[in-house]
Amino acid sequence: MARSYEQHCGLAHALDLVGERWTLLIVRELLAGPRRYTDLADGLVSAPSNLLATRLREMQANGIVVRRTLPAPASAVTVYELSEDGRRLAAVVTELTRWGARTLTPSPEGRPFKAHWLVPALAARFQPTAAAGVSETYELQIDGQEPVGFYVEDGTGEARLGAVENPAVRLAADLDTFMELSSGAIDVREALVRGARIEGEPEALARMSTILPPPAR
Amino acid sequence: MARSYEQHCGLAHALDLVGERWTLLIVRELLAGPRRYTDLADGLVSAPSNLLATRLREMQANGIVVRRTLPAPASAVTVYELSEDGRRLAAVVTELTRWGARTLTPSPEGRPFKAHWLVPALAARFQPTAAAGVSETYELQIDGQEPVGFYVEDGTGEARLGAVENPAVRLAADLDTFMELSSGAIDVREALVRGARIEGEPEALARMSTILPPPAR
DNA sequence: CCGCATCCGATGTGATACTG
DNA sequence: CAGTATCACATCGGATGCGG
Repeated sequence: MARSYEQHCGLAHALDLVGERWTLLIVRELLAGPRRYTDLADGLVSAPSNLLATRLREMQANGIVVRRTLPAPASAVTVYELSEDGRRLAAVVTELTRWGARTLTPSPEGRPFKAHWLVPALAARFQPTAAAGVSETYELQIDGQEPVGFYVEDGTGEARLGAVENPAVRLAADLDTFMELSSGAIDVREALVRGARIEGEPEALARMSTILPPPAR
Repeated sequence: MARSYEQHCGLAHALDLVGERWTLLIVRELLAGPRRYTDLADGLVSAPSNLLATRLREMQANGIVVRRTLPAPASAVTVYELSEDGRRLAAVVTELTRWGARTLTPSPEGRPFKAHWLVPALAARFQPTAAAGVSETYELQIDGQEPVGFYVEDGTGEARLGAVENPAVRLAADLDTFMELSSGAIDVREALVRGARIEGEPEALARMSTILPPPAR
């Protein structure tokens, strides 16, 4: 199968399993929930089809991914999802995302962005201490893509794809505006001028800024 | 320079910087302190020399590693060390190590082990809650290599290379014995039979087992 | 020795095309 | 939709060389 570092070291062994190109990005995709092959290809944007197939095979062999055929009424679709061991990679993805986000330039022109990438991105921003005693939900919609909810419940927080019923804050904006608003580079007034739509009380928006701050520089 | 995923995503950007082969293992080496080129080559065991040189150049260009020439009295040696941004990767390495250690088989025949790999390995084992109110130090020496100290101070913990002055526990053993002792597969009596040397009070050893437990299965 | 650079065969990657 | 097949090319790994 794949090559190995052949070292008795937890890090080396982890990289033997998920260190090859595209593997952790596939994990990122699956952290948003089960996905079918073409959805994965779409979310990975530029991954060659043969590599995706190869990686999915390896990840199944390594017990990270499970392939399942949904017994749908109409047509049977096959989806991939993380195994329990694969889900444990969430902490790894969070730390890498946190580290990378610090030096991620605001928006280098034309780089694609997908809404479900917010799932690990928001997890990386989450500040548990700021969330103590707070229980509410925020909804973010970027570039008109599928909305993402962030559910705060007294010190814990979780991001999930999909619209939220009665969010404390509902924010819709393009990527640049969202990034600059959350970093404090622009204020709410300026964001609205740029076409953002913001619902909810100012206090809730302030809490959200504290609970999901941008990466510290 | 190197290739990029070209995605507006913290994880993808992090992998653009540290996702290539050997890069995170070089970070592991440097987490134990500044090291010279040949020490790195030795600690990486099987990394090709040209790849090491290439990676070190890339990591300098990316601001992860700093190359410094020590103005030594006798001969000027050049060492590599982590920049501040590079040191922030400690959390990433810890999470990957923790994840990988869970499925790292006890000792697949003949795989090399280096004492300084314990620095991230112990950080991955560390349980802050168990360390609350405890302030003491443990010294581990595996396979007769350089000893490693783990310094606990009321809820915080840190591993550093080198012998410890007055440790609460001093443990010397071969790798297998250490792994099986810490996992509970064998007891102290059996470890001693296998040639381990253990100093310190039983209570301190018990605390160490709680503060630095093996990865949960 | 230390700190790399060069060479070369094996392997992995990426773009495109194609099939059940 | 869910992958295979093909192929040019980049990277990797192992060995070796080489000046300071």
